[in-house]
Amino acid sequence: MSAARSADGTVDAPAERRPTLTQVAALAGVSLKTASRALNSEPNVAEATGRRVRDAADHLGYRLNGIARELRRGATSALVGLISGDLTNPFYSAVASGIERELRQHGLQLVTANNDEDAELEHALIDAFLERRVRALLVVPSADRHAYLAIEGSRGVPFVFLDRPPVGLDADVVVIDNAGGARAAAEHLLTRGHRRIALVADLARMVPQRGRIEGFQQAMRAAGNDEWEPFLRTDVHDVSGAERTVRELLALDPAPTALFTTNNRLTTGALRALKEHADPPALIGFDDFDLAEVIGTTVVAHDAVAMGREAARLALERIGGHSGPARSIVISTSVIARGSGERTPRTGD
Amino acid sequence: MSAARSADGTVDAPAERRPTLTQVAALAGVSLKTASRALNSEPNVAEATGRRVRDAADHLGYRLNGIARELRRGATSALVGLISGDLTNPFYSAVASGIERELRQHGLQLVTANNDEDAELEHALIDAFLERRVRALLVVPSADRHAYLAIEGSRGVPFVFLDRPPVGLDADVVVIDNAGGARAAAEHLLTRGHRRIALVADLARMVPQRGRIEGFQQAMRAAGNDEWEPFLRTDVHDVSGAERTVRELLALDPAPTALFTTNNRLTTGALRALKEHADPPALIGFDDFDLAEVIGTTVVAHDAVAMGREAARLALERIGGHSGPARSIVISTSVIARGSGERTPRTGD
DNA sequence: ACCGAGGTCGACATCGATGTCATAATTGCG
DNA sequence: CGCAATTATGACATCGATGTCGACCTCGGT
Repeated sequence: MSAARSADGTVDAPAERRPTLTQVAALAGVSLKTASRALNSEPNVAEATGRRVRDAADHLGYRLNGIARELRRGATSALVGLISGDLTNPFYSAVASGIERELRQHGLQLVTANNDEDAELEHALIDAFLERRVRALLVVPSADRHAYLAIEGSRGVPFVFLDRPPVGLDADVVVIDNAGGARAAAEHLLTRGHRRIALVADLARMVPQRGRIEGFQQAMRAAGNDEWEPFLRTDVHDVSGAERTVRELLALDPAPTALFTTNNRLTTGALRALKEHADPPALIGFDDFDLAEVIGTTVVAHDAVAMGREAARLALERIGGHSGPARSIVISTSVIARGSGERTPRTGD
Repeated sequence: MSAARSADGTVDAPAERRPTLTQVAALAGVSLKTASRALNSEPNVAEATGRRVRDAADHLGYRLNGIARELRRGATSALVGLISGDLTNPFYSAVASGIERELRQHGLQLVTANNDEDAELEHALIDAFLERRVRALLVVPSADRHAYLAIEGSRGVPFVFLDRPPVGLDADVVVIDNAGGARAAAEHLLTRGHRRIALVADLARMVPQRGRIEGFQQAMRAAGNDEWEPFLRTDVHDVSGAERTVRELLALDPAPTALFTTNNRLTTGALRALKEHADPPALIGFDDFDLAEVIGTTVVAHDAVAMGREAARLALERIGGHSGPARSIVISTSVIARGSGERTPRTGD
């Protein structure tokens, strides 16, 4: 009897091992090497032999063992790793999609993992990917330090950082023009006569958020405006937090006449808070989103797919052997006016 | 000189090979096996020896070769593959997220790839994953036939199909109660007095779409309604197509008084078409979305994260040795009323 | 001083493929 | 017909780790 019986009484699968090339060769009556040649369509295999080998392989349901092949061929896979925060965030998934499309054209396969914005998990995932010998590693970092990766980069695994620069490590990076985008948003509101502008930002320890906050501040300073200061709210991290924060802001007296939210999650929260507001403040959100046009939300848009594409290109160049100093690509932003950002303050405000 | 010059004139990276365990062992002055023991914290290694080995490893920047390890340990990785249509679609990314969370608790890593709804690419990706010896393969299929996978399933790589059942293969599957959800949507509209209800559906060849169309038809037949028939539109596949289709429907005379769109993409298109409509028809969309509450869109909701979770569980059980007939899990749906689905036809309509 | 137990460590085979090189069979051509 | 070139094939080493097994050393007990 060959079927084992496990503890819970169910019968285990036959645990039939997958056929190996040796078995295929045996069945076809040829040597291991000849079978290998036939299945890889290498030259110098007689037609009849090739057919016998392929028949044997089909018969056994043989499938090449990619792990063994990779080991023999040089211990480097056709995989490129991406570690990011959370693929359910459309920003990350757009980036991933840009990366994947670019890689596919070069025969590389993207492998993704979420770090859930957790530094420790990020470290573990980077380790796991490096042990799997990915060809390159793209990271939207959450961790605070990456110096421990210095020796890796020098050993031929290219790193590219997206959205947030690495800390303590000199590597290729693709970022958004955060300060510029925020400045443009602030100016957009200032131009329309707003003075009391609220800023709702995510975790201030994250570099992109800092850039957006600083860009906003610069524009305000340049306009000689300091009325916004009581309306600064940072470290708001989720949709419901943003909703609550915006409600609180609007309950103040005097209330702000305009809002700037620094990412798509916060914008969603703000929209919830504004939903049934009779006289809503102006609103500009960083990050474009699918239904912004339908709702009429003015946003600071940027091309996340292009961001992924550029990051993939940097990685591909390094894979192709390019060495040289770390490069930095900045993705530009633009304000798309759709109504919410063009509301003016009530007369007298 | 060691730097090679490749064909296109760029200078190749130093191609410094990664250190192997043998080199670490040599540097530490111990045998290969002892180094292996030390780095895997196996018992029976003298403390001093262990430290010497670890120091040597750090010094060289050694990292274990996971490919070699996997080959030795049994040629099966800790990877589970997911092949789906397009991760930028929030439905797929929610599913992926549910899968990933469940797998992580069991030390498995999800690897995703998009098939771009292309059958040939799907086949190629399945092959690639199987060659990499994934532990299980989850598929949101686009292809028409999967009989060629029968021999695989019998060999110990569990398959789980999501959203769409496999064709010609008996495997575990997790699907949404498409017909039930569509029936509920139709009844929701019928109850509010609508007679001329338009159905805007995606590619009718896809099983979930067929289920939604049929569920809708059933409800209509049960109500003795045939006025909807001139307003049936299928094979609308993208946002702009949906927008155009809905505009055309509303230009008819008589026009439909309600719309049912069978997925999130089509709902987005419909919302664009309805954006500045003075007297919009009622609307229910299949699939919930982030801003539905803000916009006030009634939807047929289902738990996509749970769908991923259940699929992962089925796969984990098979990995754990469970054998037995293919199972099928149905994810239930519910209508969430938010306004757009409760609009009644104009009096006299 | 002897013996057995247990702790340390290393030599060697092994996982499943591919690369190198040698050899046998066949062909080409003067 | 004979010799070189080419084609077809196989034996064996190899990629980088882990598993098996046996050798040696150190103790403690008698």
